Amino acid sequence: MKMGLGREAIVRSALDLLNEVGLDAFTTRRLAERLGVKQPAIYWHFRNKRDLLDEMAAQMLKEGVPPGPMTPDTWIEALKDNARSFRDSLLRYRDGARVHAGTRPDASLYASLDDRVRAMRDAGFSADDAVRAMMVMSHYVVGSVIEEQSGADAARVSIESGFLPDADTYPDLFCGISQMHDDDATDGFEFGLDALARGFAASRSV
Amino acid sequence: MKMGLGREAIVRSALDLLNEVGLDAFTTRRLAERLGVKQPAIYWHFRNKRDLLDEMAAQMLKEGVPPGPMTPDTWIEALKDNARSFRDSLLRYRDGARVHAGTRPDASLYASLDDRVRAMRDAGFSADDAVRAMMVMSHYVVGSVIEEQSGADAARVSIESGFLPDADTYPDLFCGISQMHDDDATDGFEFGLDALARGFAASRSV
DNA sequence: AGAATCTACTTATCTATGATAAGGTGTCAA
DNA sequence: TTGACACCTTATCATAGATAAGTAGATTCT
Repeated sequence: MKMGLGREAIVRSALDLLNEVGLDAFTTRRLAERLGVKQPAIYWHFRNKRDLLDEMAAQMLKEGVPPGPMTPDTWIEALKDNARSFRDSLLRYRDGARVHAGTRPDASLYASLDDRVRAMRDAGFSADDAVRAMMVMSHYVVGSVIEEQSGADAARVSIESGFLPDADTYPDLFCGISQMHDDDATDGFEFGLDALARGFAASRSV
Repeated sequence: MKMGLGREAIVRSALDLLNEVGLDAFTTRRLAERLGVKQPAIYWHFRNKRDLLDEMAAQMLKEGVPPGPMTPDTWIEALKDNARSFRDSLLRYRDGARVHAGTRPDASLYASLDDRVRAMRDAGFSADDAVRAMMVMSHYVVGSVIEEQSGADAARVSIESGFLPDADTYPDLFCGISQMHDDDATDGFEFGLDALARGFAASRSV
């Protein structure tokens, strides 16, 4: 029996290719070459490139740490952990956030979402606030990773290129940026995560 | 004297075209046609398409409401207003956030950034926390608008397509999403903005 | 005035890319 | 044996960004 490639094998190979060349150089031809196959073969398994990218994005999330249970008294740490593992999933692949951002929401997300909404309701949130809070988290993660992966991070660019803002012209900005270290992205992310979590907690008690 | 197109005229026309066709259909040929000119003419004024897109992104921000002054006692509202006007700038053009996300940070941003860092330091923040807070805000805005403009918003998709999660299977999620109304994006954005601002204020007093 | 020069284009062309059509080759069921 | 289906190939499009080389008109130099 001669098995074909199979969608999963293609997706796995595609994610490896993505990591090697990045999204802009990620072409169906390069993928086909890596699979030992001609380019149109891809189109037997996937309707178009978007279809393939969608599956890649889904796979990225599947590979990540599955979200732990959220209980009424641990909701705050669970919410943060969830954001962290989402971020890790996107960071694990080059341009992961850009790939993810192009996808439409999948119905498979509903299951775990529902549990978390319930936990937050039990913790005192209204249903729509709970949904909103998780959407806000998701947006923050996507924004952070997109900017981090595109190298658009002002502080990062400044540090890496040695192009710090002039200390005399912009003393405060210089001071703030120069205090940051090499791998500041995670610290910056955690800073925002703390703020969001604290803010959510406060909005509940008001 | 026969004036050429000029970069600004091209950028203005390009932004109009962007609004009409979206980023994916935004091609140098269509832009040239609209300008009454042949395609390679664009390349006399811009090194490549990225160069043009960078200028378009910069223009988007220039057109927006300029950020008001931030004082030590108004920092919290000023921070929020700044995020709002940033968001409005990105929303004003189709795929504005995606266009913006591809750009590198510009040194011209330093000036207004420095003022805001100072105001936040005066309000009790450390310099790096001030810088971080503004970066977090920026990431949140970009993430929110990217998802909003790409139509990836779970609630939005659910509402628009009438494809609500099953009320029996996912009661809490259903309840949360169904309470949202048509133009919920702004409300959701404000919800996150409040949380961030409150969280920043709390991190200062700790 | 006339030649050189520069600006701002045009024409022609290249190389990639996503995508489709049509055809081939094996495997398996009836 | 024959038909059907899965899976892939060959050939081919249309469209994209980009570059090279040429050209008309204005400007400047001599």
